[in-house]
Amino acid sequence: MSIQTRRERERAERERLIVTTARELAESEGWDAVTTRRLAAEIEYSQPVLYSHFKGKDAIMAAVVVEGFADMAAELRAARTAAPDPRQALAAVGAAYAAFAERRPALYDAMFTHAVDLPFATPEAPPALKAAFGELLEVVRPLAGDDDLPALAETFWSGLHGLMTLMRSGRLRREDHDKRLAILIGRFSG
Amino acid sequence: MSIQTRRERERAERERLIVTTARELAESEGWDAVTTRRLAAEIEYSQPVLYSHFKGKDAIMAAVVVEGFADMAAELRAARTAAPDPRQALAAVGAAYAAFAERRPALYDAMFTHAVDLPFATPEAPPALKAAFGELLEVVRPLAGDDDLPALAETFWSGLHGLMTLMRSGRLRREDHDKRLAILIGRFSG
DNA sequence: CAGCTTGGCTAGCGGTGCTAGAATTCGGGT
DNA sequence: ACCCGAATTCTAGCACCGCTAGCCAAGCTG
Repeated sequence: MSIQTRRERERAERERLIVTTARELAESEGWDAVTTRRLAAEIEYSQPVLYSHFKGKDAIMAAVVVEGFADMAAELRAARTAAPDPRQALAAVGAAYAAFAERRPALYDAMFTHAVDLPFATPEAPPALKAAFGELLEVVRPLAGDDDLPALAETFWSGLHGLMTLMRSGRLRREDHDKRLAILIGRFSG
Repeated sequence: MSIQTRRERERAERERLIVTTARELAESEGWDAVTTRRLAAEIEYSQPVLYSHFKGKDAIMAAVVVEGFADMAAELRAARTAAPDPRQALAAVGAAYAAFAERRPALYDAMFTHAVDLPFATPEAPPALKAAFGELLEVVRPLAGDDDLPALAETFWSGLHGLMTLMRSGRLRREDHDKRLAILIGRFSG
């Protein structure tokens, strides 16, 4: 019994090691550097060990993504609750979202651009995902007017996401970022 | 002289064959299917021939992307010029943009998601890119108010791009698409 | 028609995600 | 204390990727 639980604990620790190592490697050298060979070397096990924990590389990325959503949800929540009124809350959340994407680009890409096999806009979505989206819902709620609340939150989110991905991939001039963010927030503050 | 020109013409034709084959293959089976081996087989030449025309696979994708921007620019222009007033023009261009992304997802991804080595928001950008962005500029011009025109066009574009990528990657519920598009256009019509 | 130049091809390099089967470790029974 | 069986890890390899060196043949030039 005790041996069994110890083994399970060690397995769980190793699984966490895989996920955090994958995230750190991606954040420091980009997802291209996260190969199964490289990841195996970093955790000091052989490749097949990864497959005893995860179905494949995509499943490892999915685990990293869930971690990322938990972090993002916390940061958005902090920004929202610290703001004195709904309009400033919207601006604060928008800025926090942009800062997150800028500070952790590899993580952001895994969360929002790479194909990752996770349920998103469904009841089966992981709690961390729902928490992050919940923050967006709450921040637009006081400003919704006649608009459908989920659709409005999704649209605001899309605006932020578009700004960040297009800028980060070189499609938008960096120097106008603040101007664009202000325009977006202004259009959703009315 | 004549032999020289015939050879150049044949070379140019083969280059076009490579680009259109790459595009068709991507549109029918996705970019994952566009490998240099597969593409070489489709055009009925050996792999190294591709490298006598393009520096690498990325350069082939870049050529496809330029084609895509020309198509998109034409469609956006048609939508804009057919509309009777600025507000309806904005809605028409937004709908045309969304339709393009839905109808040609692989092409859209190459244009806006994949990393391609092309100058975008600079004077050196290919004319087709400038034409497409120019349509967005013109359609928001009458509605700009005090906002900076390029920044406003970029922000509207970001909204459309975010809507399409997040929906197509399964992050947004498909059934609310029209609602979200209406909200976005509404927020930029005022 | 011979020689040379141009151009496409075969074959191969180092890398990828993933897996079958050998080898090793380790707990449990005698 | 020892050895056996089961669980787990590792070695080695598959099929594929983008890309390239070097051979070989076709075709123009004198």
